Amino acid sequence: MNSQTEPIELLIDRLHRASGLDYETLAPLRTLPASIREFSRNQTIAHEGERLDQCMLLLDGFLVRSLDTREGDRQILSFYVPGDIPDLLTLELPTMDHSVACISDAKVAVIPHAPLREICDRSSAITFALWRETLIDGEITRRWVRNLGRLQARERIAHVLCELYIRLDAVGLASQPIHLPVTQSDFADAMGLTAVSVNRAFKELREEGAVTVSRRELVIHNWPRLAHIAQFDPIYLHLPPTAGS
Amino acid sequence: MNSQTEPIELLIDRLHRASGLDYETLAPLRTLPASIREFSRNQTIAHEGERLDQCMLLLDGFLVRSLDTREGDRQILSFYVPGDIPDLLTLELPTMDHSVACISDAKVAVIPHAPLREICDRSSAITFALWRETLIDGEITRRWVRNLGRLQARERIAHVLCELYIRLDAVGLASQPIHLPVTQSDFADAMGLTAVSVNRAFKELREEGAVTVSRRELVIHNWPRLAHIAQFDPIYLHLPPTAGS
DNA sequence: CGCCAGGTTGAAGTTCCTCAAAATTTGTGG
DNA sequence: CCACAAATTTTGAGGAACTTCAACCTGGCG
Repeated sequence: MNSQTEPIELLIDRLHRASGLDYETLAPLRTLPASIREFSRNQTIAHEGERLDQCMLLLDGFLVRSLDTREGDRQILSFYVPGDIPDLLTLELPTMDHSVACISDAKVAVIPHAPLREICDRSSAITFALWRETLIDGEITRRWVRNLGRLQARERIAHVLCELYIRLDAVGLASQPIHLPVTQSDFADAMGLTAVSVNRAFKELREEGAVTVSRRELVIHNWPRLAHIAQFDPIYLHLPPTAGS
Repeated sequence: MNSQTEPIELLIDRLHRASGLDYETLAPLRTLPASIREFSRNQTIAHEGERLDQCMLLLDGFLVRSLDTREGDRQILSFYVPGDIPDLLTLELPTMDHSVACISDAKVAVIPHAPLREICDRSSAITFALWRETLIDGEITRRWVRNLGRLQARERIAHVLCELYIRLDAVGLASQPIHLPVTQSDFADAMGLTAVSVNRAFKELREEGAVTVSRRELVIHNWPRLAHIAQFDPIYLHLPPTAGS
Protein backbone atom coordinates (compact mmCIF):
# COMPACT_ATOMS: atom_id res chain seq x y z
CA MET A 1 0.00 0.00 0.00
CA ASN A 2 1.84 3.05 -1.27
CA SER A 3 0.57 6.03 0.66
CA GLN A 4 2.18 8.45 -1.79
CA THR A 5 -0.58 7.64 -4.27
CA GLU A 6 -3.73 9.66 -4.10
CA PRO A 7 -5.82 8.05 -1.35
CA ILE A 8 -8.96 8.07 -3.48
CA GLU A 9 -7.14 6.15 -6.19
CA LEU A 10 -6.31 3.52 -3.59
CA LEU A 11 -9.97 3.26 -2.72
CA ILE A 12 -10.91 2.98 -6.39
CA ASP A 13 -8.32 0.28 -7.02
CA ARG A 14 -9.54 -1.67 -4.05
CA LEU A 15 -13.17 -1.58 -5.13
CA HIS A 16 -12.13 -2.42 -8.67
CA ARG A 17 -10.30 -5.50 -7.48
CA ALA A 18 -12.83 -6.60 -4.87
CA SER A 19 -16.06 -6.01 -6.75
CA GLY A 20 -14.81 -6.06 -10.34
CA LEU A 21 -16.23 -2.65 -11.18
CA ASP A 22 -14.60 -0.85 -14.10
CA TYR A 23 -12.88 2.48 -13.60
CA GLU A 24 -15.58 4.36 -15.43
CA THR A 25 -18.19 3.18 -12.96
CA LEU A 26 -15.92 4.14 -10.10
CA ALA A 27 -15.02 7.53 -11.58
CA PRO A 28 -17.55 9.52 -9.50
CA LEU A 29 -15.45 8.69 -6.43
CA ARG A 30 -12.71 10.93 -7.84
CA THR A 31 -14.74 13.95 -6.80
CA LEU A 32 -14.42 12.96 -3.14
CA PRO A 33 -12.44 15.27 -0.90
CA ALA A 34 -9.93 13.50 1.31
CA SER A 35 -7.74 15.06 3.95
CA ILE A 36 -4.82 13.25 5.50
CA ARG A 37 -4.61 12.81 9.26
CA GLU A 38 -1.91 11.16 11.31
CA PHE A 39 -2.31 9.46 14.65
CA SER A 40 0.19 8.08 17.07
CA ARG A 41 0.30 4.68 18.66
CA ASN A 42 -2.32 4.02 21.36
CA GLN A 43 -4.39 7.00 20.33
CA THR A 44 -8.13 6.42 20.27
CA ILE A 45 -9.56 7.71 17.01
CA ALA A 46 -13.27 7.20 17.60
CA HIS A 47 -14.83 6.71 21.00
CA GLU A 48 -17.81 4.61 22.00
CA GLY A 49 -20.93 6.77 21.87
CA GLU A 50 -19.41 9.29 19.47
CA ARG A 51 -21.34 10.30 16.36
CA LEU A 52 -19.26 10.40 13.19
CA ASP A 53 -19.84 12.30 9.97
CA GLN A 54 -16.82 10.96 8.14
CA CYS A 55 -15.07 7.73 7.26
CA MET A 56 -11.39 6.86 7.33
CA LEU A 57 -9.42 5.06 4.69
CA LEU A 58 -6.41 3.59 6.45
CA LEU A 59 -3.22 4.38 4.56
CA ASP A 60 -0.45 3.31 6.92
CA GLY A 61 -0.33 1.48 10.21
CA PHE A 62 -2.70 -0.84 12.03
CA LEU A 63 -5.99 0.04 13.69
CA VAL A 64 -8.28 -2.00 15.91
CA ARG A 65 -11.89 -1.87 16.94
CA SER A 66 -12.27 -2.62 20.62
CA LEU A 67 -14.80 -2.89 23.36
CA ASP A 68 -14.03 -3.12 27.06
CA THR A 69 -15.79 -4.93 29.87
CA ARG A 70 -16.95 -3.18 33.01
CA GLU A 71 -13.82 -4.48 34.73
CA GLY A 72 -11.72 -2.74 32.09
CA ASP A 73 -10.63 -5.83 30.19
CA ARG A 74 -10.16 -4.92 26.56
CA GLN A 75 -11.48 -7.08 23.75
CA ILE A 76 -10.25 -6.29 20.27
CA LEU A 77 -13.03 -6.94 17.75
CA SER A 78 -10.98 -6.69 14.57
CA PHE A 79 -7.70 -5.59 13.11
CA TYR A 80 -7.49 -3.15 10.22
CA VAL A 81 -4.63 -3.02 7.78
CA PRO A 82 -3.78 -0.42 5.14
CA GLY A 83 -6.48 -0.16 2.50
CA ASP A 84 -9.30 -0.92 4.94
CA ILE A 85 -12.09 1.50 5.83
CA PRO A 86 -12.69 0.62 9.48
CA ASP A 87 -15.63 2.91 10.07
CA LEU A 88 -17.39 2.60 6.75
CA LEU A 89 -20.41 1.36 8.65
CA THR A 90 -20.84 4.81 10.22
CA LEU A 91 -22.18 5.95 6.85
CA GLU A 92 -25.40 4.22 7.90
CA LEU A 93 -24.86 3.73 11.66
CA PRO A 94 -23.16 6.98 12.67
CA THR A 95 -23.19 6.32 16.41
CA MET A 96 -20.18 4.26 17.48
CA ASP A 97 -21.01 1.45 19.90
CA HIS A 98 -17.34 0.62 20.43
CA SER A 99 -14.00 2.33 19.86
CA VAL A 100 -11.45 2.49 17.07
CA ALA A 101 -7.83 2.95 18.09
CA CYS A 102 -4.28 2.83 16.73
CA ILE A 103 -1.94 0.05 17.72
CA SER A 104 0.83 1.68 15.69
CA ASP A 105 1.43 5.14 14.34
CA ALA A 106 -1.10 5.51 11.58
CA LYS A 107 -1.99 7.66 8.62
CA VAL A 108 -5.55 7.88 7.35
CA ALA A 109 -7.48 9.70 4.66
CA VAL A 110 -10.63 11.28 6.03
CA ILE A 111 -13.68 11.21 3.75
CA PRO A 112 -16.81 13.09 4.81
CA HIS A 113 -20.06 11.15 4.74
CA ALA A 114 -22.08 13.71 2.80
CA PRO A 115 -20.35 13.58 -0.58
CA LEU A 116 -19.86 9.84 -0.30
CA ARG A 117 -23.55 9.38 0.30
CA GLU A 118 -24.39 11.55 -2.66
CA ILE A 119 -22.25 9.36 -4.87
CA CYS A 120 -24.02 6.29 -3.48
CA ASP A 121 -27.40 7.86 -4.22
CA ARG A 122 -26.40 8.10 -7.88
CA SER A 123 -24.53 4.81 -8.28
CA SER A 124 -25.94 1.57 -6.97
CA ALA A 125 -22.83 -0.22 -8.19
CA ILE A 126 -20.64 1.84 -5.89
CA THR A 127 -23.08 1.38 -3.03
CA PHE A 128 -22.97 -2.38 -3.49
CA ALA A 129 -19.19 -2.34 -3.63
CA LEU A 130 -19.03 -0.45 -0.33
CA TRP A 131 -21.71 -2.66 1.19
CA ARG A 132 -19.59 -5.62 0.21
CA GLU A 133 -16.64 -4.21 2.14
CA THR A 134 -18.70 -4.09 5.33
CA LEU A 135 -20.02 -7.60 4.69
CA ILE A 136 -16.53 -9.02 4.49
CA ASP A 137 -15.72 -7.21 7.71
CA GLY A 138 -18.69 -9.06 9.19
CA GLU A 139 -17.54 -12.40 7.81
CA ILE A 140 -14.18 -11.92 9.49
CA THR A 141 -15.91 -11.15 12.77
CA ARG A 142 -18.07 -14.26 12.45
CA ARG A 143 -14.97 -16.36 11.92
CA TRP A 144 -13.54 -14.88 15.11
CA VAL A 145 -16.66 -16.00 16.97
CA ARG A 146 -16.05 -19.57 15.86
CA ASN A 147 -12.38 -19.28 16.77
CA LEU A 148 -12.98 -17.75 20.21
CA GLY A 149 -15.75 -20.20 20.96
CA ARG A 150 -14.29 -23.46 19.73
CA LEU A 151 -10.53 -23.28 19.08
CA GLN A 152 -7.73 -23.56 21.60
CA ALA A 153 -5.23 -20.81 22.32
CA ARG A 154 -2.55 -22.05 19.92
CA GLU A 155 -5.08 -22.61 17.13
CA ARG A 156 -6.62 -19.18 17.62
CA ILE A 157 -3.24 -17.50 17.41
CA ALA A 158 -2.37 -19.50 14.32
CA HIS A 159 -5.67 -18.41 12.78
CA VAL A 160 -5.22 -14.73 13.38
CA LEU A 161 -1.71 -14.95 11.91
CA CYS A 162 -3.13 -16.64 8.80
CA GLU A 163 -5.81 -14.00 8.49
CA LEU A 164 -3.39 -11.12 8.83
CA TYR A 165 -0.96 -12.71 6.41
CA ILE A 166 -3.58 -13.14 3.69
CA ARG A 167 -5.03 -9.70 4.22
CA LEU A 168 -1.60 -8.08 4.12
CA ASP A 169 -0.69 -10.10 1.06
CA ALA A 170 -3.76 -8.75 -0.71
CA VAL A 171 -2.38 -5.23 -0.33
CA GLY A 172 1.22 -6.11 -1.07
CA LEU A 173 2.50 -5.94 2.51
CA ALA A 174 3.31 -9.60 3.06
CA SER A 175 6.96 -9.85 2.03
CA GLN A 176 8.78 -11.74 4.73
CA PRO A 177 9.67 -10.87 7.35
CA ILE A 178 6.21 -9.38 7.67
CA HIS A 179 5.99 -6.26 9.78
CA LEU A 180 3.23 -6.74 12.36
CA PRO A 181 2.98 -3.88 14.85
CA VAL A 182 0.95 -6.04 17.23
CA THR A 183 2.17 -6.81 20.73
CA GLN A 184 1.48 -10.12 22.43
CA SER A 185 -0.89 -8.19 24.65
CA ASP A 186 -2.80 -7.03 21.57
CA PHE A 187 -3.07 -10.61 20.30
CA ALA A 188 -4.29 -11.62 23.74
CA ASP A 189 -6.98 -8.94 23.71
CA ALA A 190 -8.02 -10.03 20.23
CA MET A 191 -8.21 -13.76 20.88
CA GLY A 192 -9.76 -13.65 24.36
CA LEU A 193 -6.55 -14.74 26.08
CA THR A 194 -3.85 -13.35 28.35
CA ALA A 195 -0.45 -12.21 27.21
CA VAL A 196 1.07 -15.18 29.03
CA SER A 197 -1.00 -17.67 27.03
CA VAL A 198 -0.20 -15.91 23.80
CA ASN A 199 3.46 -16.13 24.60
CA ARG A 200 3.15 -19.86 25.20
CA ALA A 201 1.16 -20.30 22.01
CA PHE A 202 3.89 -18.53 20.03
CA LYS A 203 6.47 -20.75 21.66
CA GLU A 204 4.58 -23.89 20.60
CA LEU A 205 4.14 -22.62 17.05
CA ARG A 206 7.84 -21.80 16.91
CA GLU A 207 8.84 -25.23 18.22
CA GLU A 208 6.55 -26.85 15.67
CA GLY A 209 8.40 -25.02 12.93
CA ALA A 210 5.31 -23.11 11.81
CA VAL A 211 6.16 -19.48 12.46
CA THR A 212 8.55 -17.18 14.26
CA VAL A 213 7.28 -13.92 15.71
CA SER A 214 9.83 -11.63 17.23
CA ARG A 215 10.37 -7.93 17.42
CA ARG A 216 7.12 -7.19 15.58
CA GLU A 217 8.22 -9.33 12.67
CA LEU A 218 6.49 -12.47 11.50
CA VAL A 219 8.20 -15.18 9.50
CA ILE A 220 6.07 -18.03 8.23
CA HIS A 221 8.27 -21.11 7.96
CA ASN A 222 5.59 -23.61 7.03
CA TRP A 223 2.36 -22.19 5.68
CA PRO A 224 0.50 -25.49 5.19
CA ARG A 225 1.27 -26.49 8.75
CA LEU A 226 0.18 -23.11 10.11
CA ALA A 227 -3.03 -23.15 8.09
CA HIS A 228 -3.74 -26.71 9.25
CA ILE A 229 -3.21 -25.87 12.91
CA ALA A 230 -5.49 -22.85 12.47
CA GLN A 231 -8.14 -24.76 10.51
CA PHE A 232 -7.77 -21.82 8.16
CA ASP A 233 -9.72 -21.60 4.91
CA PRO A 234 -9.42 -18.20 3.22
CA ILE A 235 -12.78 -18.45 1.46
CA TYR A 236 -14.42 -16.37 4.17
CA LEU A 237 -12.28 -13.40 3.19
CA HIS A 238 -13.95 -13.37 -0.25
CA LEU A 239 -10.82 -12.13 -1.95
CA PRO A 240 -10.65 -11.83 -5.72
CA PRO A 241 -9.27 -15.04 -7.33
CA THR A 242 -5.92 -13.44 -8.17
CA ALA A 243 -5.02 -12.43 -4.65
CA GLY A 244 -4.29 -14.61 -1.66
CA SER A 245 -2.22 -17.78 -1.50
CA MET B 1 -44.81 -11.21 14.02
CA ASN B 2 -48.05 -12.24 12.45
CA SER B 3 -47.30 -14.59 9.60
CA GLN B 4 -50.81 -14.25 8.21
CA THR B 5 -49.89 -10.80 6.95
CA GLU B 6 -48.32 -10.55 3.53
CA PRO B 7 -44.63 -11.26 4.07
CA ILE B 8 -43.56 -8.30 1.96
CA GLU B 9 -45.64 -6.00 4.15
CA LEU B 10 -43.72 -7.33 7.14
CA LEU B 11 -40.48 -6.44 5.41
CA ILE B 12 -41.76 -2.98 4.56
CA ASP B 13 -42.91 -2.36 8.13
CA ARG B 14 -39.57 -3.45 9.46
CA LEU B 15 -37.59 -1.16 7.16
CA HIS B 16 -40.02 1.67 7.92
CA ARG B 17 -39.43 1.28 11.62
CA ALA B 18 -35.70 0.64 11.48
CA SER B 19 -34.66 3.20 8.91
CA GLY B 20 -37.56 5.66 9.11
CA LEU B 21 -38.38 5.45 5.41
CA ASP B 22 -41.92 6.39 4.43
CA TYR B 23 -44.22 3.88 2.78
CA GLU B 24 -44.05 5.65 -0.56
CA THR B 25 -40.29 5.18 -0.70
CA LEU B 26 -40.70 1.54 0.24
CA ALA B 27 -43.55 0.93 -2.23
CA PRO B 28 -41.33 -0.61 -4.96
CA LEU B 29 -40.78 -3.57 -2.65
CA ARG B 30 -44.45 -4.47 -3.13
CA THR B 31 -43.59 -5.79 -6.57
CA LEU B 32 -41.36 -8.48 -5.04
CA PRO B 33 -42.44 -12.07 -5.47
CA ALA B 34 -42.30 -14.11 -2.27
CA SER B 35 -43.01 -17.78 -1.93
CA ILE B 36 -43.53 -19.44 1.42
CA ARG B 37 -41.38 -22.38 2.45
CA GLU B 38 -41.52 -24.41 5.61
CA PHE B 39 -38.66 -26.22 7.27
CA SER B 40 -38.56 -28.62 10.17
CA ARG B 41 -36.35 -28.51 13.21
CA ASN B 42 -32.69 -29.36 12.67
CA GLN B 43 -32.95 -28.97 8.94
CA THR B 44 -30.06 -27.16 7.29
CA ILE B 45 -31.37 -24.49 4.96
CA ALA B 46 -28.17 -23.28 3.35
CA HIS B 47 -24.92 -25.19 3.39
CA GLU B 48 -21.36 -23.93 3.54
CA GLY B 49 -20.04 -23.51 0.00
CA GLU B 50 -23.51 -23.23 -1.54
CA ARG B 51 -24.26 -20.36 -3.90
CA LEU B 52 -27.60 -18.66 -3.28
CA ASP B 53 -29.77 -16.64 -5.63
CA GLN B 54 -32.45 -15.80 -3.12
CA CYS B 55 -32.92 -14.40 0.39
CA MET B 56 -35.19 -15.56 3.18
CA LEU B 57 -37.39 -13.43 5.36
CA LEU B 58 -38.00 -15.43 8.52
CA LEU B 59 -41.68 -15.51 9.38
CA ASP B 60 -41.92 -18.08 12.16
CA GLY B 61 -39.42 -20.01 14.21
CA PHE B 62 -35.74 -19.55 15.02
CA LEU B 63 -32.77 -19.97 12.69
CA VAL B 64 -29.05 -19.99 13.39
CA ARG B 65 -25.91 -19.41 11.42
CA SER B 66 -23.27 -21.92 12.34
CA LEU B 67 -19.79 -23.05 11.54
CA ASP B 68 -18.15 -26.25 12.71
CA THR B 69 -14.58 -27.06 13.61
CA ARG B 70 -12.68 -29.91 11.99
CA GLU B 71 -13.46 -31.99 15.07
CA GLY B 72 -17.15 -31.43 14.46
CA ASP B 73 -17.78 -29.00 17.29
CA ARG B 74 -20.51 -26.62 16.30
CA GLN B 75 -20.29 -22.90 16.88
CA ILE B 76 -23.45 -20.90 16.43
CA LEU B 77 -22.62 -17.47 15.00
CA SER B 78 -26.00 -15.81 15.47
CA PHE B 79 -29.62 -16.41 16.23
CA TYR B 80 -32.38 -15.20 13.94
CA VAL B 81 -35.89 -14.41 15.07
CA PRO B 82 -39.04 -13.72 13.05
CA GLY B 83 -38.67 -10.61 10.93
CA ASP B 84 -34.95 -11.14 10.33
CA ILE B 85 -33.39 -11.79 6.93
CA PRO B 86 -30.54 -14.13 7.84
CA ASP B 87 -28.99 -14.42 4.41
CA LEU B 88 -29.49 -10.88 3.16
CA LEU B 89 -25.73 -10.68 2.75
CA THR B 90 -25.92 -13.25 -0.06
CA LEU B 91 -27.31 -10.48 -2.25
CA GLU B 92 -23.71 -9.30 -2.50
CA LEU B 93 -21.77 -12.36 -1.26
CA PRO B 94 -23.73 -15.25 -2.78
CA THR B 95 -21.33 -17.98 -1.70
CA MET B 96 -22.06 -19.17 1.82
CA ASP B 97 -18.99 -19.60 4.00
CA HIS B 98 -20.99 -21.15 6.83
CA SER B 99 -24.41 -22.73 7.24
CA VAL B 100 -27.90 -21.56 8.14
CA ALA B 101 -30.12 -24.04 9.94
CA CYS B 102 -33.40 -24.30 11.84
CA ILE B 103 -33.42 -24.85 15.56
CA SER B 104 -37.23 -25.01 15.50
CA ASP B 105 -39.80 -25.64 12.83
CA ALA B 106 -39.70 -22.55 10.70
CA LYS B 107 -41.57 -20.71 8.01
CA VAL B 108 -39.82 -18.34 5.64
CA ALA B 109 -40.66 -16.17 2.68
CA VAL B 110 -38.24 -16.69 -0.16
CA ILE B 111 -37.29 -13.61 -2.17
CA PRO B 112 -35.19 -14.01 -5.33
CA HIS B 113 -32.11 -11.82 -5.58
CA ALA B 114 -32.76 -10.54 -9.10
CA PRO B 115 -35.88 -8.43 -8.51
CA LEU B 116 -34.56 -7.26 -5.15
CA ARG B 117 -31.39 -6.09 -6.77
CA GLU B 118 -33.33 -4.28 -9.46
CA ILE B 119 -35.24 -2.40 -6.79
CA CYS B 120 -31.96 -1.52 -5.10
CA ASP B 121 -30.57 -0.23 -8.39
CA ARG B 122 -33.46 2.22 -8.56
CA SER B 123 -33.72 3.20 -4.90
CA SER B 124 -30.66 4.10 -2.88
CA ALA B 125 -32.91 4.61 0.16
CA ILE B 126 -33.99 0.99 0.07
CA THR B 127 -30.43 -0.16 -0.51
CA PHE B 128 -29.28 1.78 2.53
CA ALA B 129 -32.09 0.36 4.63
CA LEU B 130 -31.08 -3.19 3.67
CA TRP B 131 -27.41 -2.39 4.17
CA ARG B 132 -28.32 -1.18 7.63
CA GLU B 133 -29.91 -4.54 8.44
CA THR B 134 -26.68 -6.35 7.65
CA LEU B 135 -24.68 -3.81 9.65
CA ILE B 136 -26.74 -4.42 12.75
CA ASP B 137 -26.24 -8.14 12.23
CA GLY B 138 -22.52 -7.36 12.27
CA GLU B 139 -22.79 -5.29 15.43
CA ILE B 140 -24.45 -8.20 17.19
CA THR B 141 -21.66 -10.50 16.07
CA ARG B 142 -19.05 -8.05 17.32
CA ARG B 143 -20.75 -7.95 20.71
CA TRP B 144 -20.57 -11.74 20.79
CA VAL B 145 -16.81 -11.54 20.20
CA ARG B 146 -16.46 -9.38 23.28
CA ASN B 147 -18.71 -11.70 25.26
CA LEU B 148 -16.94 -14.90 24.18
CA GLY B 149 -13.55 -13.36 24.71
CA ARG B 150 -13.99 -11.58 28.00
CA LEU B 151 -17.14 -12.61 29.89
CA GLN B 152 -17.62 -15.65 32.08
CA ALA B 153 -20.11 -18.41 31.35
CA ARG B 154 -22.90 -17.00 33.52
CA GLU B 155 -22.43 -13.49 32.14
CA ARG B 156 -22.42 -14.73 28.55
CA ILE B 157 -25.65 -16.63 29.06
CA ALA B 158 -27.23 -13.62 30.72
CA HIS B 159 -26.15 -11.51 27.76
CA VAL B 160 -27.61 -13.73 25.10
CA LEU B 161 -30.87 -13.85 27.03
CA CYS B 162 -30.94 -10.05 27.15
CA GLU B 163 -30.23 -9.85 23.46
CA LEU B 164 -32.95 -12.31 22.52
CA TYR B 165 -35.43 -10.64 24.84
CA ILE B 166 -34.92 -7.20 23.30
CA ARG B 167 -34.94 -8.52 19.76
CA LEU B 168 -38.11 -10.50 20.35
CA ASP B 169 -39.71 -7.51 22.06
CA ALA B 170 -39.02 -5.43 18.96
CA VAL B 171 -41.20 -7.80 16.94
CA GLY B 172 -43.88 -8.25 19.58
CA LEU B 173 -42.86 -11.75 20.70
CA ALA B 174 -41.67 -10.96 24.21
CA SER B 175 -44.77 -11.47 26.34
CA GLN B 176 -43.81 -13.60 29.30
CA PRO B 177 -43.32 -16.46 29.45
CA ILE B 178 -41.23 -15.95 26.34
CA HIS B 179 -41.14 -18.90 24.00
CA LEU B 180 -37.48 -19.70 23.22
CA PRO B 181 -37.02 -22.83 21.11
CA VAL B 182 -33.35 -23.01 22.07
CA THR B 183 -31.93 -26.00 23.90
CA GLN B 184 -29.16 -25.71 26.45
CA SER B 185 -26.96 -27.38 23.88
CA ASP B 186 -27.80 -24.61 21.42
CA PHE B 187 -26.90 -21.96 23.98
CA ALA B 188 -23.66 -23.83 24.62
CA ASP B 189 -22.80 -23.87 20.93
CA ALA B 190 -23.59 -20.17 20.71
CA MET B 191 -21.59 -19.03 23.73
CA GLY B 192 -18.56 -21.27 23.28
CA LEU B 193 -19.47 -23.48 26.25
CA THR B 194 -20.70 -27.00 26.94
CA ALA B 195 -24.27 -27.93 27.77
CA VAL B 196 -23.16 -28.75 31.30
CA SER B 197 -21.78 -25.26 31.87
CA VAL B 198 -24.89 -23.70 30.42
CA ASN B 199 -27.01 -25.72 32.78
CA ARG B 200 -24.96 -24.51 35.72
CA ALA B 201 -25.13 -20.94 34.51
CA PHE B 202 -28.93 -21.16 34.31
CA LYS B 203 -28.99 -22.56 37.80
CA GLU B 204 -26.97 -19.64 39.14
CA LEU B 205 -29.16 -17.10 37.33
CA ARG B 206 -32.24 -18.81 38.74
CA GLU B 207 -30.85 -18.82 42.28
CA GLU B 208 -30.00 -15.14 41.94
CA GLY B 209 -33.62 -14.44 41.07
CA ALA B 210 -32.77 -13.11 37.64
CA VAL B 211 -34.48 -15.53 35.25
CA THR B 212 -36.12 -18.92 34.99
CA VAL B 213 -35.67 -20.96 31.83
CA SER B 214 -37.54 -24.19 31.60
CA ARG B 215 -39.30 -26.14 28.90
CA ARG B 216 -38.26 -23.66 26.23
CA GLU B 217 -39.87 -20.84 28.17
CA LEU B 218 -38.04 -17.86 29.57
CA VAL B 219 -39.33 -15.78 32.45
CA ILE B 220 -37.37 -12.69 33.38
CA HIS B 221 -37.88 -12.01 37.08
CA ASN B 222 -35.46 -9.14 37.46
CA TRP B 223 -34.47 -7.35 34.30
CA PRO B 224 -32.09 -4.81 35.85
CA ARG B 225 -30.23 -7.57 37.62
CA LEU B 226 -30.02 -9.68 34.48
CA ALA B 227 -28.83 -6.74 32.40
CA HIS B 228 -26.25 -5.89 35.06
CA ILE B 229 -24.89 -9.42 35.20
CA ALA B 230 -24.68 -9.44 31.41
CA GLN B 231 -23.12 -5.98 31.16
CA PHE B 232 -25.89 -5.47 28.64
CA ASP B 233 -26.41 -2.16 26.88
CA PRO B 234 -28.94 -2.33 24.04
CA ILE B 235 -27.39 0.55 22.10
CA TYR B 236 -25.51 -1.88 19.88
CA LEU B 237 -28.81 -3.21 18.52
CA HIS B 238 -29.54 0.22 17.03
CA LEU B 239 -33.27 -0.15 17.55
CA PRO B 240 -35.65 2.72 16.83
CA PRO B 241 -36.30 4.84 19.96
CA THR B 242 -39.82 3.50 20.44
CA ALA B 243 -38.84 -0.14 20.64
CA GLY B 244 -36.74 -1.89 23.26
CA SER B 245 -36.94 -1.68 27.00
C1' DC C 1 23.62 4.18 31.64
C1' DG C 2 19.50 3.08 33.29
C1' DC C 3 14.68 3.10 32.57
C1' DC C 4 10.63 0.86 30.76
C1' DA C 5 7.56 -1.57 27.77
C1' DG C 6 7.32 -5.87 26.26
C1' DG C 7 8.65 -10.73 26.33
C1' DT C 8 9.62 -15.17 28.89
C1' DT C 9 9.22 -18.60 32.35
C1' DG C 10 7.61 -21.09 36.61
C1' DA C 11 4.18 -22.30 40.07
C1' DA C 12 -0.31 -22.21 41.92
C1' DG C 13 -5.26 -21.37 41.37
C1' DT C 14 -9.75 -21.14 38.84
C1' DT C 15 -12.98 -21.88 35.41
C1' DC C 16 -14.68 -24.69 32.48
C1' DC C 17 -14.50 -29.34 30.30
C1' DT C 18 -14.99 -34.37 30.23
C1' DC C 19 -17.00 -38.33 31.66
C1' DA C 20 -20.70 -40.63 33.66
C1' DA C 21 -25.12 -41.57 35.54
C1' DA C 22 -29.70 -40.43 36.71
C1' DA C 23 -33.93 -37.65 36.25
C1' DT C 24 -37.05 -35.43 33.42
C1' DT C 25 -39.25 -34.07 29.24
C1' DT C 26 -40.51 -34.70 24.51
C1' DG C 27 -41.76 -37.32 20.62
C1' DT C 28 -43.86 -41.41 18.36
C1' DG C 29 -46.61 -45.31 17.28
C1' DG C 30 -50.15 -48.09 18.75
C1' DC D 1 -54.20 -41.71 25.97
C1' DC D 2 -50.56 -44.83 27.04
C1' DA D 3 -46.02 -46.92 26.53
C1' DC D 4 -41.79 -46.73 25.09
C1' DA D 5 -37.76 -44.51 22.96
C1' DA D 6 -35.11 -40.55 22.26
C1' DA D 7 -33.64 -36.16 23.55
C1' DT D 8 -32.68 -32.99 26.97
C1' DT D 9 -31.69 -31.53 31.61
C1' DT D 10 -29.44 -32.14 35.96
C1' DT D 11 -25.87 -33.42 39.16
C1' DG D 12 -21.30 -35.18 40.79
C1' DA D 13 -16.35 -36.02 40.45
C1' DG D 14 -12.01 -35.52 38.38
C1' DG D 15 -8.98 -33.39 34.83
C1' DA D 16 -7.29 -29.95 31.37
C1' DA D 17 -6.64 -25.39 29.67
C1' DC D 18 -6.02 -21.13 30.75
C1' DT D 19 -5.36 -17.41 34.29
C1' DT D 20 -3.04 -15.16 37.96
C1' DC D 21 0.84 -13.86 40.28
C1' DA D 22 5.49 -13.07 40.40
C1' DA D 23 10.05 -12.88 38.99
C1' DC D 24 13.40 -12.15 35.61
C1' DC D 25 15.10 -11.13 30.96
C1' DT D 26 15.68 -8.24 26.67
C1' DG D 27 16.12 -4.47 23.64
C1' DG D 28 15.19 0.30 22.43
C1' DC D 29 15.65 4.92 23.78
C1' DG D 30 16.13 9.12 26.54
